[in-house]
Amino acid sequence: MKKYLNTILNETFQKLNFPAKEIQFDKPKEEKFGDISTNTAMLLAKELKTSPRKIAEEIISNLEYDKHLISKIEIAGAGFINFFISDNFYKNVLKKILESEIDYGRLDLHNGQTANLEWVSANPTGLLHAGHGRQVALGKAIANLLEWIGYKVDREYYYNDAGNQMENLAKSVYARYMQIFDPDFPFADDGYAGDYIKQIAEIIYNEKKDSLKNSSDLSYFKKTGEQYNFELIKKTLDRLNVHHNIFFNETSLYENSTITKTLEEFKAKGLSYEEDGAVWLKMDPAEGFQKNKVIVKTSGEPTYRLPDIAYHIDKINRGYDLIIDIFGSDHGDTYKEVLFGVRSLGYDSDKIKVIIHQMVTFKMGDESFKMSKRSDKSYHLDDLMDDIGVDATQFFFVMRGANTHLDFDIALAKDQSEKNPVYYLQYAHARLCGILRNADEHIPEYKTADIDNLNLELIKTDEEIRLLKVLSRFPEEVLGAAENYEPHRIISYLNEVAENFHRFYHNNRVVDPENKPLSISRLKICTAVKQVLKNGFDIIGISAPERM
RNA sequence: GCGCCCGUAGCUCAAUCGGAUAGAGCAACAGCCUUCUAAGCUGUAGGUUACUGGUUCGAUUCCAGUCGGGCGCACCA
Repeated sequence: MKKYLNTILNETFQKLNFPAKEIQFDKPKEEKFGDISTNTAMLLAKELKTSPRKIAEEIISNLEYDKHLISKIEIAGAGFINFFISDNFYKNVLKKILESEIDYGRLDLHNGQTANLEWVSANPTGLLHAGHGRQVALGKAIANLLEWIGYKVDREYYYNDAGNQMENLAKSVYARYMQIFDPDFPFADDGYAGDYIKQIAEIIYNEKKDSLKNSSDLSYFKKTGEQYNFELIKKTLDRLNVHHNIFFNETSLYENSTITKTLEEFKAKGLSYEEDGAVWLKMDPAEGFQKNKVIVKTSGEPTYRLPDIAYHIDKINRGYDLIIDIFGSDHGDTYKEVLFGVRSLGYDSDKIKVIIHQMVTFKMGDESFKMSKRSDKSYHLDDLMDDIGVDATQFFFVMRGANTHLDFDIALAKDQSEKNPVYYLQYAHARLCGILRNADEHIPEYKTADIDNLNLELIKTDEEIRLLKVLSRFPEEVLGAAENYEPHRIISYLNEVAENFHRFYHNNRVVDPENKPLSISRLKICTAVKQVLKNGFDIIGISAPERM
């Protein structure tokens, strides 16, 4: 529809010798302002030095349009041009939805292109805590959105099984193992205190008994801990139906000498230098960097920056059209250094998009608590799912924009689980299923009724038309959410769908054996609403219950 | 101190590239079940968009400053 308006407006512009402009369309907030509006007359006013309303009038009087599609055009306010779309247009959307089914809303905009989304990427030093949930849920929905606009998406998990964190894990497991023989064996202050470490130690004890006592090589402890933790992490992700198809181990960058090559490139291009026994990366103050950064320590080991830069170059070399990283705000500065490194070596960092989400504060009533992995009283993502349910977890994390702080009162979510906003949407779906079950009994012929021969004249009530109007917007809502990586827009939209459906349901009897043609028409609308809800649920990653 | 993000109804949050009377849910108040699911519907109340100035036809949105909060500021990741 917008495409059509764009075409006829541009034709009119040519006729009037107006400068060619990219025309913006908006959905007016109020119904009385029509279905689509444009501010183009106001933008032209400056260049043409005439009043916006005058320009708008001139445009309208010269505009040639299809009266079957557009029922009315008005000028309002400071010079908005408001288009009223005819009901017939919306009635035909019904056919479109019923024909497209699970594909309604899918766009082939990026067909043939590939995207890589990397997220979660927690090192296997312990379970995912509840705070990770935001990123897990967000990434899951964004990956779905990208697929809905045509990308072939790789879901990637980057981890590091070398490094200090993993050494610490090994030491922690070792200490717990040693405590089996000697309860006084010292446990480091900064070790991982959770009970799971003791369980890993017991597994090792059961297998190896005392044969590893007082050993100096902790690699077995590390390996066992890593496997144990990764199993648990994957199990947690599995509950949320998150499945990465690539697990990228940082160590592989060392093994195939990618890191060495990257370092050589920096040196060869004079972008790094040696000082105090370390290798430093020259950072550009013009880009806001305050000081140079170490990429290789005095010990000869790289800092995280070098492998991270090499890793991103690797992703670029894999040929993706779009590369997305999701980080918490605690990594808000470091990614800029990494992108700077990538760019300075001449790689196109523009195709790398970084999504930063703010932290989550969890409260249990009035008591707030920290998500430290080192504390033995961590609140894990699994605990959260146990407490409020998998769907509510996914929904709650995705229903807000990523760039705002999130206060999460678990006690509230627990106590009022029946009033959780997720139920409003799911209830609409369950209710629709109930209606269709009822129809199966009384008017089974609705299922086989031919879509092309539907009597659209029977669609008359305000509730029906408004519902169809909302349904017609689904594809553009998907596009907007996907292009901005903002799944919460889908939830706002689905709320609108559910709201309009509930109102429709309240005022329009659907299954009426006395009036089968009308019933069939309304049952088709219900089928379409159910389909849109289902498709939306699939994107945000929650289930579509048939009964509640 | 410096950098990034944020400040919207009692609470948690929306508001599309700068658009029209700033919207939802929860909490509060008043109604609606003999009828396809009342986890629903209808209505009422609730706001100087932290504050001050600027840019313009028009600002929650952009700019500057002030106040307040979160996160960073390692030869940890």
